[in-house]
Amino acid sequence: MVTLRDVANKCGVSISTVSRTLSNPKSVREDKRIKVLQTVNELNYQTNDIAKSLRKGKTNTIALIIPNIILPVFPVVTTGVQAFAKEHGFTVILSNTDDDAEQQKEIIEKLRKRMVDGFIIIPAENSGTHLKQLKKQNVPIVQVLRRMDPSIDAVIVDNFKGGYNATQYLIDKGHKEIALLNGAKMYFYKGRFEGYLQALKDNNLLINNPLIKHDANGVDGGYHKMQQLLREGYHFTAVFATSDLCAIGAIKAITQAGLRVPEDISILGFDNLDIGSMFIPGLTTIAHPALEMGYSASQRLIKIIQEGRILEPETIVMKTKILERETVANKI
Amino acid sequence: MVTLRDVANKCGVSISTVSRTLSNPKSVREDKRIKVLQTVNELNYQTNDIAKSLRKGKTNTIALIIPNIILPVFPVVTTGVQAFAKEHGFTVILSNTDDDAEQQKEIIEKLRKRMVDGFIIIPAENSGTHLKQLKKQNVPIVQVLRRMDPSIDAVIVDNFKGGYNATQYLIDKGHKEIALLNGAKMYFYKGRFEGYLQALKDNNLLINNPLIKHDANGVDGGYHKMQQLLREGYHFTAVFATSDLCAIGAIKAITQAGLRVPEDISILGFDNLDIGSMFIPGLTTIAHPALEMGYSASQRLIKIIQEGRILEPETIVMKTKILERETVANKI
DNA sequence: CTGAAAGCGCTAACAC
DNA sequence: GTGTTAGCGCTTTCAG
Repeated sequence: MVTLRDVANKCGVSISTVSRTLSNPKSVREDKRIKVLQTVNELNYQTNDIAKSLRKGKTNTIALIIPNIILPVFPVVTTGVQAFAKEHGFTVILSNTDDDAEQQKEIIEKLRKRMVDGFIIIPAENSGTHLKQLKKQNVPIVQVLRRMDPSIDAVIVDNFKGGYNATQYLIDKGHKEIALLNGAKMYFYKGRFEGYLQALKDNNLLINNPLIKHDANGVDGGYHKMQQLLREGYHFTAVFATSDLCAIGAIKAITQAGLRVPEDISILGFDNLDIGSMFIPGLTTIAHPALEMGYSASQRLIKIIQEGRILEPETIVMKTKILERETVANKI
Repeated sequence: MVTLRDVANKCGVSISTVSRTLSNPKSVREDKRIKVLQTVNELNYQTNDIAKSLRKGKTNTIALIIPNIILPVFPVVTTGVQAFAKEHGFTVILSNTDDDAEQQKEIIEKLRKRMVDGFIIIPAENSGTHLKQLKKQNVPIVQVLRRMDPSIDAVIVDNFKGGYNATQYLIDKGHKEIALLNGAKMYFYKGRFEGYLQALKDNNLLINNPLIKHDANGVDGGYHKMQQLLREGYHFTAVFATSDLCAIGAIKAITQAGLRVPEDISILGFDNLDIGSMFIPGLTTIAHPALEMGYSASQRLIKIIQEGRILEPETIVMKTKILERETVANKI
């Protein structure tokens, strides 16, 4: 490995002159500067960022902690995070927790030892207390997608409003009996569910419990809960699925039962995953600005790191919007 | 930040004693060991891995370089890589190149400065020469999914055989006119294409050029090329799409044209992405062991790193297999 | 402008 | 067993 010393020796100058040439060229006399730069090229000198990090006390690295990398929302958030980080010279280390608080804790500790400058995290369920500890130690940290601890910066979406608007949209299309397929009892599903309830109430529609199914997680969950709904035989003309994956499972169950989407049953998803547009019919959904959320979280974190002090925690709430495709029929 | 020195001072021992207690406890007398360990806890001392890396000359970090993180194959490979790395105490840094050789080069240089111990790479197209340079500098590196340089370790799949078996499978089901929807002119698509040609030849079937469409990339590519095929009106009963995404686009075009899969046209994909199983009908496909490939690449790289010397380059070729679902009809 | 020197936090000889 | 010491490669005072 070529070091500053090697360059210095070869040029007959001191290490500090080489260092200066690289970090602040104007502070070095021209003839030396040229010679140094030339030697740097000749020897193909590359900075050792580990040494630099040790010396400077910062690594220009941020950690992005996500539940897993297979579920399609997370790579989108990741892309957003990386985009901003890259523009500002930060490297991002990605790790996944399998949505397990214990693993999350281990990962965070490991990365702290590696001296990452800050964390962006999609917190595992029930990992609130551990996050609070980090915050106490003044570790820069931003939550994204899920806000487990309101006293820590966060970039989220108004799930309640999203659920409310989704339901209102179905109602506006003339649907009166709207089933709900909700994900596991998690932070954001809860908000979407409550939005659904409120919209029904505000429109003086009956809340029909048999039409509400929880724990419809992912494609499989949506599929099975939809089958159950169909088997039970209560009447409904539309389904609000609180995730796109769930919606896709529901469509599968409906199609297999010999019914048509949207002619017999309308489906509305949530998330706007890429795959929603790959289906026939294209999935109508509530678009979640996952890319922007990642970008924005990255922006916020890097700001905190660069200010070098604790800022007043801030929650950025992004807007959802309805993306109309072909799975919702107009009943009016 | 709490350092070894802080612990040492508080215990009244030397820094080295604390260091030893942590790395090789038996080499320290019991009373001191206990006291040190207790103080470590009390002060919540955490190793500074940056300092350790600088001193030891290795970071226990590997870089995984992929074209992008949104396309569903890559997260699967990533999961495999992380699994093995984690078991062996390595952290993985993930970066994407957008399949651009220039970006790839930049990223690699940046990560080398960070002193990663090695690279696993899904090389961008035409990035062969740069890889060779790395190899020359004795940087541990393993290619996965794509082998741009045969002189560097690689974990790949026999794409030729995969394409051959795919086509043979359709022939065995009684199909004689088999269209091909091939991805961009990339390394692995080429192999799949050649396998297709060879299988037709070996079965004395006509190679009908109008039925062969290249550049059918991703869902959109598959969709448009399929539309074109349908418009042109040549007869065929089956389509071999060289990627699942392409197959999904093709199904969309077929369905929109009022035809049925598989009754009117059979479809066979390649990759076995999760989303293939979400559709109705479920996509029959050539399963690509992406998870295992990632795992195996990680294993190989870490072996190279730990041996600390250059091993004879080795190419591990994994097997594909046919995953029968519902998009291929039996014509016999 | 430039060089010498201290030191980031750690490990690993080397003496005792 | 244990402490002292010399660095890993870099940046950054501090003198000159």
